[in-house]
Amino acid sequence: MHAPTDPTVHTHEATGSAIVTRFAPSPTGFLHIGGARTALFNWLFARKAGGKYLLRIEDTDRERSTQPAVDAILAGLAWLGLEADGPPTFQFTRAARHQEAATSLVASGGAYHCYLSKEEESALKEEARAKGLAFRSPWRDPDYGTPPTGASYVTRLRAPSDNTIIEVMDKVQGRVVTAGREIDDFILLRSDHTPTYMLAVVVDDHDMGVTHIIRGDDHLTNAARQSVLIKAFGWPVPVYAHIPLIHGDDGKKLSKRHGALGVDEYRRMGYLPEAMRAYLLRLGWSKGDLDIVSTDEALALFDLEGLGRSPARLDFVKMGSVNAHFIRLADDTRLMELLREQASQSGIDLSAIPDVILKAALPYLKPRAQTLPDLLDQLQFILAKRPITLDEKASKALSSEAIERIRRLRGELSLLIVWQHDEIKGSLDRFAGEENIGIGKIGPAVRAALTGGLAAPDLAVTMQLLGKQETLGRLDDII
RNA sequence: GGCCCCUUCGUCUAUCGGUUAGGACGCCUGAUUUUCAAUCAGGAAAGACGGGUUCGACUCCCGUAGGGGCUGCCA
Repeated sequence: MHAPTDPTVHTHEATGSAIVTRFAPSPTGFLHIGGARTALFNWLFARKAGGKYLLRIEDTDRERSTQPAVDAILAGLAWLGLEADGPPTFQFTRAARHQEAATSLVASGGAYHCYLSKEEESALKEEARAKGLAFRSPWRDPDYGTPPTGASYVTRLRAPSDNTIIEVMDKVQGRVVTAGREIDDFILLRSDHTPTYMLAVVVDDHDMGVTHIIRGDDHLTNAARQSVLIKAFGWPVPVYAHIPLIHGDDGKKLSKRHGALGVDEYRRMGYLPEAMRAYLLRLGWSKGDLDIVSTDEALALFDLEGLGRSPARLDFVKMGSVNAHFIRLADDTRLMELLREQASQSGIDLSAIPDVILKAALPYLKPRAQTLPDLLDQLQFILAKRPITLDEKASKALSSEAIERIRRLRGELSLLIVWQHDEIKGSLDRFAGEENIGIGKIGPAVRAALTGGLAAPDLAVTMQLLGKQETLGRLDDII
């Protein structure tokens, strides 16, 4: 796993090597919307460049990592269609490699064993903080003393001297400089010799050949620490792009109340994965005036330059309109299947609607829906059982005069042989002509009789979808 | 406390020193109309604040305010 390293090469950008990105969530909870966006950016960037997008599960915290969380993350990514190139790496399985790396760093002087007790350590930390300095352990000095026999120790990075300038070139944030005095002697190996996050990311990113790291800007200051470690190993520093975190609609940190939900929740709410991708893409990335960008387009257009520097707020209203856009584009057969799934999940019985009717209805229903549940709502007029329950407005529309007209219209309709939209429409128009009225005079009443006030498409379409028998039956019920 | 990042219509954003500051969602008005919508035509709506630099700043610099992050034997 030890890749040969050219010491003259400092960043992957300079090498022009094939691009490798990664998404590295820790399995301590579901895959939330921010993580999904980070994964999307990494996926797009790698795929556009013909490189690789890898997945790594950062499970070095054994206390907080759970299998259900791993499953949720994997399921969420699969739903979003963000397949990794290769199986996920589980960080914990690489602990031996991390220990080996730390040991080599101790040998080369980049790290050291620290025998401070917890009490001594917190006292020194307090002291350093009061002075405005980063924590350094006295054990960094090789001549500090002889280690107490049998005492436990942690392995720490030997941070650079105070006046060293650590420079991180970030594709989003620009050049970020940190003084050496800001870098603490952070822990590489805990007293039980398990690796910490700081060590594990650096070693794994190197071993996995990661060239570009796109991640949340909560890691921006970590990038300085990590680059010190990377240089201590003599490895090339990856290209960084630290993207601002997503905020809630009040500009505050994203919380459950704001929609910091698992992506499975969005699925349950009836959003389409391609809509999620398009919405998430535009949260922090732009290209001129482009608004809704399909995944195919994004695969051709995505770049690091388009990443924004300020945090974006989650807006369910906009998300709804993006979803509406993709519902209109969605294939009817696929939509039908999704709808049946959605229905069974929310306890709605769609079995009364055969596939042919459902599929025929979709083109008329799609333009007025934002989510799958919206579509389900619009199917209610078909599901309604005779006799139809009339809401207040509907019963008002059914004056005695209107009912007389419906009686005559029913006669006309019953003569129709072909029960298709055009024929029904023709019959309706003919009837209006005969009665010497506009369709507006009879339409609301017919609609009321047919739907009881539920939303439904154009009358002729509604009748076609209901079928001749059901249509005439519903009319009979009010005559 | 220290250090770092951010700040254009309500929201997502364009602008990379010279624009009537553009687009999208939402909102308002009108048209259409057989329900709910959809659609079409208009409209209102922004450079956090204060200093500089410059012939000229949304754009560059400094400060203030607000928001966020790191400062863990969490990631």
